[in-house]
Amino acid sequence: MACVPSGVQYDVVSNGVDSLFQTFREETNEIPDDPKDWTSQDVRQWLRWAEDKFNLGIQDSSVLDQYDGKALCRLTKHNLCFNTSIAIGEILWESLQRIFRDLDNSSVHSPQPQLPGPDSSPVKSPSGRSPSGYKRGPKPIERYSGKGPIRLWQFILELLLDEEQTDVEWTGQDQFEFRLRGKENVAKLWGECKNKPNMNYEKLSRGLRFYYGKNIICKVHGKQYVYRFLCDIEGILGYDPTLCIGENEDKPVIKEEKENPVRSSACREPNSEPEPNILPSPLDSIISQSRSIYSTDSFFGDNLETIGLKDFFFDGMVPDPIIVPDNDDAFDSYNMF
DNA sequence: GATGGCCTAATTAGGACTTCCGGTGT
DNA sequence: CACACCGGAAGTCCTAATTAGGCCAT
Repeated sequence: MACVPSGVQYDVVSNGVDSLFQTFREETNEIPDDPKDWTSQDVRQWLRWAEDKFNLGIQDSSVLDQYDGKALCRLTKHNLCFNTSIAIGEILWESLQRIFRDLDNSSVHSPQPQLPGPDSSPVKSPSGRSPSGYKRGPKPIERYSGKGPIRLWQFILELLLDEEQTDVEWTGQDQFEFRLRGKENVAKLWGECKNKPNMNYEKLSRGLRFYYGKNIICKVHGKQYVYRFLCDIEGILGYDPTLCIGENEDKPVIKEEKENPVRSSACREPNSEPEPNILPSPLDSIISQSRSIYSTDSFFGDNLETIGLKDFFFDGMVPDPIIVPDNDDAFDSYNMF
């Protein structure tokens, strides 16, 4: 299935923020130049400025309100998106980058916005050092990259999105309902994937049953080999893959882009050329889901740890209002995830 | 020599299955 | 009766976290 989510130009956000930012210093001249020196009040003022300029819809009770400058500087772009939304995070990130550029009076060495991933690092000052000066900081976000164990539900989702295979298919009858047409073949593939040559459908289905209690997948009663994803697949992928059934050449409707063009841009690598005709790996989008889980009344609710998503983002992403340098305790309270 | 920082290896804990099996429903 | 499906229990594999020990600089 040739589902082709179209990208939104990253530089639209970047340029927009950049031009509007010219008013920031004029309107908030009492805020220290260096964000790491900001108090939580300064951070709130910055947020209000951004709210006014971009009509972001940041809630008054935004978790970012609790951050001081040091905490803010420790955030990655993904953290910002995570604590707000993709669109808001993108804009706030750009705003922060602009502040650093101004601080250094040079755009050459300014850090480039980055998507979360193994190479992600906290916001850095133009000097390349962490602006907070901390040796420690949030661990880079772990993003599925083909290394490490893949989960069964991820494996099935990959198969569903692989137009070459026919062993698993969307039924099209209910949302994210799928049928294991070639159950033994799927099991064989799964066994190959996990180096378990004795894998069969009976064992694979046992693995699927473990997902019942975790609200990841459920069985469709009365239909043989038919299961249904309970998780927000549309949220994970950024589009509804089932809309592509029988419409191989049609582009899927991208929910986020339809609602907010800027928001979807974060699903792509910033500064990269548009990548038409490339279907994003569903695993690449798991980070996006982790964001929505916290920022919305997601289906998963607070049951995040049960579905394995914790593997794809780091503990420190969760708001960390009280920052104590070189103190692990600030993160420990979130390790429960 | 004492101390602290850094690195590495060993150990431990926990998650995600895998395997087996007895039971139920169709 | 056959098969799909369910879920308990024990085991395996893997990863991450923790701990211990060695080395080096101050």
